[in-house]
Amino acid sequence: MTDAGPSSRERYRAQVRAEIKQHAWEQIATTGASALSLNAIAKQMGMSGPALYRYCVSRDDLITELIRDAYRGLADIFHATAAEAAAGGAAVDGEGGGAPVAAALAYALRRWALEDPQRYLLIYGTPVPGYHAPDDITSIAAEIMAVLLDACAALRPGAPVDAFDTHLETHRSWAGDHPAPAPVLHRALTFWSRLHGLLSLEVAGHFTGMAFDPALLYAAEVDDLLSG
Amino acid sequence: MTDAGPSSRERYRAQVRAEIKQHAWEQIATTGASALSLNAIAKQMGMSGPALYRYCVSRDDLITELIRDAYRGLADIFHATAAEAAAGGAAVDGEGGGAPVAAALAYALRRWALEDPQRYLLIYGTPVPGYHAPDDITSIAAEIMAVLLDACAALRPGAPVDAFDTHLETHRSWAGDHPAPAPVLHRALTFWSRLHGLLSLEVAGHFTGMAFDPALLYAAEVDDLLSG
DNA sequence: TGTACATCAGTGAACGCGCGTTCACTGATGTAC
DNA sequence: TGTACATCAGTGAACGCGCGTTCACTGATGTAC
Repeated sequence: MTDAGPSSRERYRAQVRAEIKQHAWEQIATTGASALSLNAIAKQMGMSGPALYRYCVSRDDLITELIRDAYRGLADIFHATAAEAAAGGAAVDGEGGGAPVAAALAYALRRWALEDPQRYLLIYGTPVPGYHAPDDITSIAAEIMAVLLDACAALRPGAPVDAFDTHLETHRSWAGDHPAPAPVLHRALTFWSRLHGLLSLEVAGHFTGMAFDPALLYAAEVDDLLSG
Repeated sequence: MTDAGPSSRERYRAQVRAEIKQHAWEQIATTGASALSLNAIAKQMGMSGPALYRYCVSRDDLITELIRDAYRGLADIFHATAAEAAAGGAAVDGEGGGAPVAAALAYALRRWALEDPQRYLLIYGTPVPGYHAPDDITSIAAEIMAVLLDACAALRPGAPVDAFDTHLETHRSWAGDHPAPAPVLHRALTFWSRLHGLLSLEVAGHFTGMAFDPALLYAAEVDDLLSG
């Protein structure tokens, strides 16, 4: 007798697990990750607190899973965006066909960050002191970096080689076995940190009260990154 | 009879208040701001919890005061650094005489951020959802921005005027009555966000495990900001 | 198809914890005559 | 200088809260003969 897929109990479990995560995300979106409470989630679902322990190992474990999902989601978006942009890219909103993959990634990143600011902050915001991400999460982060490295390698060369490029020649283990030369690695780091600087300030509300449009500042920074 | 300064009771109060803040900072440095607890501070000081209410209005009030002190401290450092660098600047470590004020500010910022990462994150990290800083704190932030604007105005002009510069012409209220032209405002924003991007990634530990030296990446970014 | 059994989702009570905060009170310190 | 009084720092008990987590138990659901 062949296995006819998951049993109904298994399907039910998966569904409840998904519902727990959904409520967890809603809670994170409103009160931030540090205030995430299993009891509160249970209450929202109309269950008693202990019931969640059928589905969660612990609160910390749930948070780790949310972090993993966030990384996974961003990595998937990066892969998809890179594929689309490489295949033509006319569909990328606001960017004409032929725009570099790097630009498409930059705007995809911003869309993803603003879609759920607390999700962005869960990954890139203030870390819980003492928390250390498990290896599989680190490797998803590396996956994201790899996509970015590919995109940066496809850009035409920018500034001349500097001291940090030279330093990177001998300190590039974090890039795994990616074949990009040091200036490309440098550019990917710059790309990442500049965009993160803007997004984290925006998402943390440091631009509110300032009258300008953050989207335009972001666009200016992206342009600079592509040509610099 | 002229008032011979604060009474001994007043001096005592000021001293205890300072001690409370000191323990608060220590606690923030180790467990982060969200875990700051009045009871824990009291215990560290060998007092009972309620005793602190002689000196603090509430926990939230204490946190606000710490945020204010952090901003104040950074603003003071910015003022001092700008004055020193303008007066000669040979004393600024690692920078030869005549280096632009902006560079001195950049390195002062990094020193300040790394000196107490959690203090940096208290200001620039993930905000407590719903928290809104009182006006006097906003105005210290504006003070910091003003020093940065002065420094950017003193740099030789960089890239040609772009779309965001034009946008800033009509969206510059946040710069108060600072006389700098729009491209200078743009540059100050870029300065701020790029350095913040690097510092927040470094401080949040996103560079640990990557083999390169964050100080060199920071220096490269500062160089680019000065010449770009 | 029907019955017996095993599995397992969910409950309510309980434990121990730490939190912010209030209150009535004690005892030391500074002040005024 | 000495005494009477007012000020005020600090205490311990208490309140109410919510948290994560465990445990023994009930009752529904799926499974095997």
